[in-house]
Amino acid sequence: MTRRTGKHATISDVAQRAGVAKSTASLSFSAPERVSADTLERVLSAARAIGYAPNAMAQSLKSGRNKLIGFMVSDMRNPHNGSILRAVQENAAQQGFLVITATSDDSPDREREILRRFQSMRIRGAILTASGNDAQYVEELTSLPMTFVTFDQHLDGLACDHVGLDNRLAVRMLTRHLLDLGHRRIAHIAGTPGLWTARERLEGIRETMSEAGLPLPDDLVVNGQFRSEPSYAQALHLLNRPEPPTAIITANNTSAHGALKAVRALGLRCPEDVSLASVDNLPWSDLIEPRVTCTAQPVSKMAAKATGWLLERLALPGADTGQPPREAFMVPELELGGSTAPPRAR
Amino acid sequence: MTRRTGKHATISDVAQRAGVAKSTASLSFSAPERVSADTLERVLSAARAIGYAPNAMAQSLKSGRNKLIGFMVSDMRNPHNGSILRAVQENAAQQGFLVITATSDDSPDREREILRRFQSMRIRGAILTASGNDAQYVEELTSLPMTFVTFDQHLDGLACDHVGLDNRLAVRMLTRHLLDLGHRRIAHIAGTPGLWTARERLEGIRETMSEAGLPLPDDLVVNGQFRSEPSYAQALHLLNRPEPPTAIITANNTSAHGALKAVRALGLRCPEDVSLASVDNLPWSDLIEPRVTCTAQPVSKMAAKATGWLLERLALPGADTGQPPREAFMVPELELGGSTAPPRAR
DNA sequence: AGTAAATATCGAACCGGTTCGATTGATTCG
DNA sequence: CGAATCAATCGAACCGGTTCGATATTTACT
Repeated sequence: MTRRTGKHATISDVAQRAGVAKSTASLSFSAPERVSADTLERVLSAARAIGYAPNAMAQSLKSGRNKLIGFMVSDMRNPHNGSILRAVQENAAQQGFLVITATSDDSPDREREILRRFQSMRIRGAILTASGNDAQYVEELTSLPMTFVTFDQHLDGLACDHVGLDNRLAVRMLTRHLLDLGHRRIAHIAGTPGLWTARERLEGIRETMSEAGLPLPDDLVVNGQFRSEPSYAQALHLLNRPEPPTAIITANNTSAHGALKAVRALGLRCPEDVSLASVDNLPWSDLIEPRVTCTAQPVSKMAAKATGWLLERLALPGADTGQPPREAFMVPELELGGSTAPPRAR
Repeated sequence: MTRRTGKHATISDVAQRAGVAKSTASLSFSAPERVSADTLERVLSAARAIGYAPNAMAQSLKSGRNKLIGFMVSDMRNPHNGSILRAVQENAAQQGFLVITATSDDSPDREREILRRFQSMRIRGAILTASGNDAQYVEELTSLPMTFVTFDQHLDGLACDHVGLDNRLAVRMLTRHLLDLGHRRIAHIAGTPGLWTARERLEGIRETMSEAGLPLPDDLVVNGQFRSEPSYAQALHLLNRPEPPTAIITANNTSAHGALKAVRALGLRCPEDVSLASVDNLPWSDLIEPRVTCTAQPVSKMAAKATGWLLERLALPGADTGQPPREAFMVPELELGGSTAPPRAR
């Protein structure tokens, strides 16, 4: 009867029960080959009998390293992030790591607080989707004794690995697709200014338009803040113009959500009245009519790479120094939906 | 210049810099009133100067308790769980706790492995959406020196707090709604057999039908496993019957997803040909035509209650014993959508 | 047989905090 | 003035592991 009284068995308990010194008991787990077969057997069965599980905090205290990684993200409700987290957890688990997650809700203060806690917990590495981007923010991160891998949001000036989408390529695919269909007046509901992905996606569109000899007028670029409500409002404005765009590219899935709602609210039809294309999949997009043309991210692969890189660095003796920062800009997949079609003849 | 060399400042560093014993430095943080104003000032400024953050693992080792809670869930991709996690994190953070998340993917083996790691990490409490339900499973959980709060899935025989939906009420609302519309032949795409929510939801429907003097024939109850693909397949079967149901109630949002896809795949219209109602919201349901009538869970409130109860128990001196288990069955909200209408006259 | 090398085990120190009893110096009071 | 009280600080032990040098026992070799 392995009855528990709330207390945990310690290695001393195991040692005592097996009649050996605690150092020997310790060796039995960490280097079984250094212990006689007989002793090993006694220790292991003693451990089993009292339900011994090593105290990871004690181990970490001694070794200075633990099996925890941090995962900080701005919004856990976006299923995109749920998918990432899932893949991160899976890859971490394979190497015996647990994942501490935290949501910043886009608040730099909260983010600071979270990082402070991470530091206290002696988390040596974290994957983060940053919500800031100024020099001071980067400076703060640099000063922390922690190895980061940035995900999605690249941080200029931070010497750490980065895994993200090839954002320019993603919007280029969307833009080219719309241009090929015959669109000339394309609007963009952009992401939060200052954030890297927002900038890259905007620039990618501008680039592609420019190569085609077309302008991307300033008044057709609006700020949807990567959120649904602002994007809804901005889409309303765009579509109510005397000369509305014939197509809209949204910066991410929540923006697309807002834009599509606006199209419907105005009684317009998509794609007949306006085409819609977006970076990122919409959750359960196969039920949404029309299905929105988008560039999908290889989320699992990206999360696996980010986790792999992070754990690789954590395994190195001299922390993360030595190896230069690596960058992976993954190739998105264009998923054509019914939301894009040639513009209506005027 | 607070330059970091990768190493962490310790309380001894602080003490040395402030010219006091490390016990005094410790007191300065834990009981500032027991230290002279002058000393306090010196210690605090020394701490600030070298960027001291207490080593939580050392603190935990000594005190036997840490500021971590576990959160184990079967699938992190369902945004429903993302919302829960977000709320749990927020409530935990308010009391200085971090959340370790893990995904079981419905595998009992993985779940066991996760709990083992939790135990090693000396996590004293966890919120869990269990994926098992047999006696052995419950026995295993009971034997762990950990306080649980079950979420969604109630576990019979496990003496712990539970927060979940009033499942019977939820399906009663849906069933009554359909009955009031005139439906008589109602099918149910049920959840994984053995799971509590699946059973409760099924029984709730049976109950309500029975009160109305109507049968719920066995062949109209199928197993959708709480997943989209099986639900899709089962819905196809149901609707291809010679005498198809005029309405379907699905056990959760992913099931509704599959069912709605099936309706479309068959070229049927919802609600004209068949009505659809579901427990749980569909993500971005406002874009899905027709909007599925459902019972929405007060997710934030539920997560807040679960976290509150857990932390409350963890704060008690004698672990969780003493207070009897509590149960909260929250009242869902019926959200009417376009997916339900009176049955077509035959 | 005698010594060297290999094997198995042990004891003690250490990781970075907290806590408690002891010590010191200042203050109060009979 | 000397004893008792109190405030401030200190040193040492402890939490549960790991690790390393020391010790005891066995095996190998000349």
